[in-house]
Amino acid sequence: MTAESHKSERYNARDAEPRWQKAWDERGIFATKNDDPRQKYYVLEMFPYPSGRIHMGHVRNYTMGDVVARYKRAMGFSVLHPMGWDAFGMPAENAAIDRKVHPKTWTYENIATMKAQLKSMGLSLDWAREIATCDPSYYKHQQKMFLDFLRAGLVAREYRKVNWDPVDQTVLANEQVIDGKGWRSGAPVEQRDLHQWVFKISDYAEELLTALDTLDRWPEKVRLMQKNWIGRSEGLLIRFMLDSATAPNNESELEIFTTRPDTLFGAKFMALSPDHPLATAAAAKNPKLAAFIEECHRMGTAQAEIDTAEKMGFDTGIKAVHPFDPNWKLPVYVANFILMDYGTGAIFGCPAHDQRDLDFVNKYGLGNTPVVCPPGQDPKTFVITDVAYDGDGSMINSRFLDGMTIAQAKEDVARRLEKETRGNRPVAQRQVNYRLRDWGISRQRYWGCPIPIIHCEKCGVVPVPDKDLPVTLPEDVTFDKPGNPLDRHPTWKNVKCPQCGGPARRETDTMDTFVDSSWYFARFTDPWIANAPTDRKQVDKWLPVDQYIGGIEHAILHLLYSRFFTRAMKKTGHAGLDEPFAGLFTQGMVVHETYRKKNGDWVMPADVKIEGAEGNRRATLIATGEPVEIGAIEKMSKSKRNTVDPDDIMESYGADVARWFMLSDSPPDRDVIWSEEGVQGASRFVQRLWRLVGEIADVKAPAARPAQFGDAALAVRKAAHRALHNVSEDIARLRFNRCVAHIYECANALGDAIGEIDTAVTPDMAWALREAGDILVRLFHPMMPHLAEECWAALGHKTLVASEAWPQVEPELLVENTITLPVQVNGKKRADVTVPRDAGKTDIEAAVLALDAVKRALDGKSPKKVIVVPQRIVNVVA
RNA sequence: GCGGACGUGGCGGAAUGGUAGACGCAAGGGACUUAAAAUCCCUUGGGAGAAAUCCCGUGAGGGUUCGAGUCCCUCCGUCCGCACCA
Repeated sequence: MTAESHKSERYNARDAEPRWQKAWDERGIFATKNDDPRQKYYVLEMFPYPSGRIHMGHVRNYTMGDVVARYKRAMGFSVLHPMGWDAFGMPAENAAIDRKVHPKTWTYENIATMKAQLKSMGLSLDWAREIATCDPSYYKHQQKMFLDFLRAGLVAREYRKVNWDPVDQTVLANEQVIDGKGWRSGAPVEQRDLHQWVFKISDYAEELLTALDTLDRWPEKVRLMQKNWIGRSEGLLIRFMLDSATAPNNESELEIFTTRPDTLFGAKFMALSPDHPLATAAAAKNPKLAAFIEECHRMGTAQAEIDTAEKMGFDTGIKAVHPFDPNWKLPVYVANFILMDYGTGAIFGCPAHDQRDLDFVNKYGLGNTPVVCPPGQDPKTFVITDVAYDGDGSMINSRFLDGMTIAQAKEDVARRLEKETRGNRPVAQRQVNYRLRDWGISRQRYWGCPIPIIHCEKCGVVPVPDKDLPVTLPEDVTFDKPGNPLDRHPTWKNVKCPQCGGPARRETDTMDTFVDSSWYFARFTDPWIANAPTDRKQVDKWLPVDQYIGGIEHAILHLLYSRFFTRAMKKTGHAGLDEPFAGLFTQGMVVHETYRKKNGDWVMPADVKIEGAEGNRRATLIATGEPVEIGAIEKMSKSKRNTVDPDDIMESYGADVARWFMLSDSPPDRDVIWSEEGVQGASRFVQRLWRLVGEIADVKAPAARPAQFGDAALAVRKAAHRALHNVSEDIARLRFNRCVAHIYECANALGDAIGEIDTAVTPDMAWALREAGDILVRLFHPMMPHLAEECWAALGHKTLVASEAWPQVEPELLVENTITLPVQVNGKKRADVTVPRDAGKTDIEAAVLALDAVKRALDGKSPKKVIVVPQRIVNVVA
C-alpha cells in the first residue's frame, strides 16, 4: 500500500499536544462532580514538594497515575484525580537564607513553574481541587484537627532529643548533620532535650499492626516493613533489687524489660540508658560517670548513627540482685546503645545469646555462660566465644530450668516471678512492647503550620480558641540569624492569654510537614468547604483512595502517619473509616549514568556527547571536546548532576514520548534507567503508530460488518482483541511495561497485515483493519493521550478519545481451536504436539508417544508415567 | 548496626512450579537513496555440527520436585529506609 498526502507527514507533537490539552480543558472533561451518581474511583499520586522544577521521578509517578485515571474513566467510573502541593518544608527556608527570598515567594514561584510543567504533560487532573498546604485555608483546618485531637486525648507533651548545633545555637534536622557535624557551622552536634508536642500514635500500635492484614492491595514488602517498624514483642517486665550498699540515694530497684527471661541464668551485667534516672542519680555523685554520659550525648540522634557508633559502657559500681538468687550480684553499667525510648531504658545482658551483649562483655571482660544448648550439641563442651547463639535448643546451666525448651523456660520464669511480690507488687509481669514511638510533631522552624497553642504564665498551656483560627504565619520575618524567626518575632509571639487575659506567649514551634501530608487526600474530596476540615458526605463517598501511587521511600513514615491520622480523624468525627489507602503501588526510581571530568567534577548528561557501541562507549564534553568518564548508573540527583530536565525532553520529543518511555522499559516497581537511546526508540514508535493509523485511515471500510472473515482478516481481529484483553488485564494490575509490549505486538501484527496486502483490500480485511485501528488507538490512549486524539481524529471520529468507552473484547476471538503443547522427556523439551483444544488426556498421551522425537529420546525404554498438565505441557518420565 | 528488596543475553526486561530470553534497545547483514536521514526485510545467549539435532546456560553452592529463573537452606554482590529530608 502506498501512503500519500497527509499520511506521509510526521506527527508533530509540538503542534498537537497544546491543541488537545486545550480541547480537554475547554470541555472540562477531567473536572469531577461530587454528585456524579456513577461508581467512584479515587486515584492519587503522592503530591509533590514544590522544590523548583519537576524531575523525572515526578514524570514517572504522574504518568502511572494518569494511565490508571484515564483507563478507569473509560471503564465508566466517576474518577477523582486531583493534584496539590506539599508546600511547607525546610528547603524554602534554606532558599530564604541563601538567596534572601521569602519562603512564601519562593514556594509560590515554584508552584507556578511546576504547575505549568505538569500541564504540559497532558495529565487528566481536576485542577479545580488544587490545594497548597502552606495556604491558611488549608492549614486552618489542620490546626482545628490538632485542637480536636488534643481534646480527644491524642496529643501529649514529652521531652524529646534533638540535634543541637552549639555554634549556631539551633536545632538541626538529621539531614543537616554530616558526619556528626552541623552542615553550616561544622561544629560537632550534641543531643539536647526539648519539650515537644507528640501525637499518640502508640495508642494505635496494636490496631495499626493487625489492620495490615486487611490491606490486601498493598505490596507485601511495605506491610512487612510497617510490621517491623511497629515492632511488637511480648516479654517480661522484671523488677531487680539493688544492693543497698551500692545504690545511690533511695533507689532500691531497677525495672527492666526482656523478651528472653529464659536466659536469666546467663545474665552477666545490667545496662542503663545514659538518660535513665538511675544513671542520672549515680552521675550526681560520680564526676567520671557524668563525663561519660555527657560523652554519650555528643552525637546526633539518628538511629543509624547510634547503632553504628562504637559500643561503650561505664561501670556505675551499683550492683543488682539476681531475682532467683539473693547472693548473685550483677554489675550495673551505663551503655551508649541502650535506648531510653524502648522498654524501661534498662536491660539485663545475656552475652551468650545476644550478639550485642556478647560484644560488650568481650570488650569489658565479663565472660559468658551459655544457657541454651543447640540440638545435637553436647552441653558439656558447648562454648560461646565470638558468635552469640540465638537459635532453638534446650536449657542448660540454669538450675530448675535445665532441660526445658526456651518456651517452657520463658513460661516457668514468668510464672514464678509473677507469684513473688515485693511491696505489694509482683516482681514481674508480662508485657507487650512496641518499638513504635509516639510521633513528635514539633519543629523549631518558620515555614510550617503553626501549632495553635498559647503558653500563659498563670494558666499554663492554653489551646487557641477555635474561633481564633487560623493562627497565620507572620510574613515580616528575616533569616539573617540562625534559628526560628518566629522565636524572635516581636509582636506575633507575645499575646494575651485567651483564658485570663494576662501576658502570654505563642507556641513558636510549627508542625512536622508529615502532618500536612497525612490528610490532604481527605481534603481533596471537598477542598472548598470553609468551616470544617472535611465535608463528611464527600469524605464518606470518596475515601478510601482506590489506588495510591508513590515512591517506596514513603513505605513507612508517610503511610503509617496517614493511617494513624485517618483513625484520629474518625475518632474526632472528621472521617468515617480507618484505612485511607485501599490500594498502594510503590514505583521505582529514575536512574541515569553519571559523568565526570578528569578533575572529578560531575557533568550533566545534556552537556555530554556519547559515541561508540555498547561495551565501547566514549563520552566527551560537547562544549570543549574534553573526554569524560562514564560512571555508575545512579538515582538522579543534583549532587551527581545526572539529571535530565523533563522540559527538555518534552520540548524535543513531546510529552507522549516521555510518558511512553517511562512506562516501557522497566517494571514500574523497579528502577528505570533513563537513556537517550530509549527515548529515541519511544519517539520512533510514536511515528510508526502515526503512519500505521494513517494507512488504516486510507482503507475504505464497508458500511456493514461482513458476515464472514477470511483467515487473514480473522488474524487481524484476533491480534487486536488479544492485545485488548492483555492490555486491560495488565493496566488493572499496573504492569505497564507489559501493556507496552502488547501494544507493540498488536502494531507489528497490523503493520504486517497491511504489508501483505498486494492489490485491493477485501471488504472483510478492510473492516477488520478499521476495527483493529479503533481498538489500538483506545488501547494506547491512557499512555499517549495526545497522539491518541490525533489518531482518533485521523480515523474520522468526531469525539474525543479521552471521553470514549474502553473497547469490548469478543471472547470467541481469544480461543484457538488447536493448541500446541511442549513435550518433555525427563524434564527436557524434545518436541511439540498440536492437539484439538478439548483433547482428553489419553488422546494427548497417545499422540505424544507416537512422536519420533519422543521414541528416540526414550531409546526403546517404556515410559514409567506420562504427566499431562492440561493447556500447559506434557512430560514423559522414563 | 537493624529492617526491606533485588541479581536472567551486549543492555532494559518477559516467563499462574510447566517451551528461559516475549517486547524493546544496541549490534551485524541486506533493500531503497547520488549520498545521508527516515523507513522496510533478515540475523543475533554460548558451544558442537553440512544439516537434522545435541550439549551448556537465569550471582555461587546445596536441597525439594516428573519438572526450579520461580519454592527451601547457606553464601556473595548491589540498592533503599531508619523516626527533624520530602
